Amino acid sequence: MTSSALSPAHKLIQKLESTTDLLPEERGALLALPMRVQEVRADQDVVREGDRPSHCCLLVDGFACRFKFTDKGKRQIFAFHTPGDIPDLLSLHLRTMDHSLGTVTDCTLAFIQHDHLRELMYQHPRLANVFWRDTLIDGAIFREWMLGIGRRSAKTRLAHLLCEVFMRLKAVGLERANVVPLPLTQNEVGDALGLSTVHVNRTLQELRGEHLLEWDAGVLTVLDWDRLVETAEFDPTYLHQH
Amino acid sequence: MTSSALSPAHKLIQKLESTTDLLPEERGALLALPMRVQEVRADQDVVREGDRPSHCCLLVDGFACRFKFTDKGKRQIFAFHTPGDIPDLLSLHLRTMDHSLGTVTDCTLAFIQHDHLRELMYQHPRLANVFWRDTLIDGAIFREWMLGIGRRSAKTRLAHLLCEVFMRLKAVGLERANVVPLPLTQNEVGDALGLSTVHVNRTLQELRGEHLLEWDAGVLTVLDWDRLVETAEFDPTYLHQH
DNA sequence: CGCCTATTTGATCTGATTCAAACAATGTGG
DNA sequence: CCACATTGTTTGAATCAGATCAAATAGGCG
Repeated sequence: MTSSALSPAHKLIQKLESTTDLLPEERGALLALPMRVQEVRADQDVVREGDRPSHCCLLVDGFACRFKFTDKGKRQIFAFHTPGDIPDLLSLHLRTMDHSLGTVTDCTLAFIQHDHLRELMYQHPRLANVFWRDTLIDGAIFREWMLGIGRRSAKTRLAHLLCEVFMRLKAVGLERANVVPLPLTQNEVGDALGLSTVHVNRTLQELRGEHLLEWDAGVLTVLDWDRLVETAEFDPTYLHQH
Repeated sequence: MTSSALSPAHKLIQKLESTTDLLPEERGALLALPMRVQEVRADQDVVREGDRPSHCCLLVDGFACRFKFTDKGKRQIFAFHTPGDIPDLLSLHLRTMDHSLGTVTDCTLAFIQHDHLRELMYQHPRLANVFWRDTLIDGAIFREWMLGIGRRSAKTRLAHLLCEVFMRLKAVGLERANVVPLPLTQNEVGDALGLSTVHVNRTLQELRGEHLLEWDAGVLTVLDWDRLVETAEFDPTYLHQH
């Protein structure tokens, strides 16, 4: 559980301000957004491929992921989501979900009606651009993962994922002394990297063996950021934080 | 060459209308958009990783692709673009390019100032949503490619790419009797699928051997769409055409 | 304690890569 | 119009990164 005292809307604001600036009135409008908060247990689907949602879902606490299955039953995870994210913001403009959103851990979610989001953006056109930008960063991360899955070795790929998650968690204030919560199973990491669980395990042992990181009980500790970045070929430009 | 008599703006309109409806005044505003048309030879970079463009680029004629290199010099192609696309629309909200855009064939490009696009969207908020939606479909295609590269066999992956390109070209009127222009090298296809050129070649021979398609001299002929779709596990939902 | 889930280890197999070379098609300059 | 350079396709053989299969171990929890 990645608990915190912030309200749902505050989490969203913090996340958005990790990549853009907001005006006071925009912050106010976000705080006034009606939301229905709900707790969801781990490993539950929140939105499914084929659904036609009329609301989006703000992740307040916990970890979530988006994924899709092959006809042959193999899963690819497209993204891991952390507090402050709206993982299914795209449903605002894409009628039918082409993939699913599920919880990784127990989560607190806040559902926001499409209508309310549309009204918000109508009143605050700059916010529309902020959200658009957010979905573009989402896409930038897809590209980076694609590059990794298609062209990088297992070791580089895994190191890269860990660098990315670390930076993103840091940006929303979930890092403390090179430690971040990372409650993923090796199986989930494999589904994200296009690797088998077994191979994730062995690759992880390499990274541990080189004293780049520790990762136990859902907690990731970065021991040597510079060398981790190096073996990951990690350049954070694509995260478009500023 | 995928020539045609349509003006740059008409190409754009046709493309947008393959996935949404436009109002007459929106069509008019698009036609009034100032553009600087330019011819570019094959294999040239149009926008490079690290650039901070002040204009976007409408592909009027020819094929283009977006890509990025690994530190070890391996290329991953993220997308192929066909006439009517604005491949770098994302530069409107992402200051720094995190990947490159290049021509595959000789191309006709039409450059549009960011300022003009912003003004257009300010005057026609619905168009902003249309363009946003377009970048979301871009992202949906990334996800599908990721699923393929991460979890599908070479054969399925290649068949899937060909299905996708075929449908997209059809949507912008470039298909005739199951034939579409496809002026890609096997090397480029490999860089898109995360495969070596050699393996693309052998896989292609399988598809040809099963009489699913022909592909010569930059022309793709689909011989058996249904069986191609089947071996590709192709479900076009993710293209969000309607 | 016993159950369930996640991690780890070992052995074997395979889809795809790599390297190397032949072949085909197209274009270019003399 | 031919020699030859260039780029793309095809073929063969050897190799390897990572998958698969199977089983042991470890941790948490009711």
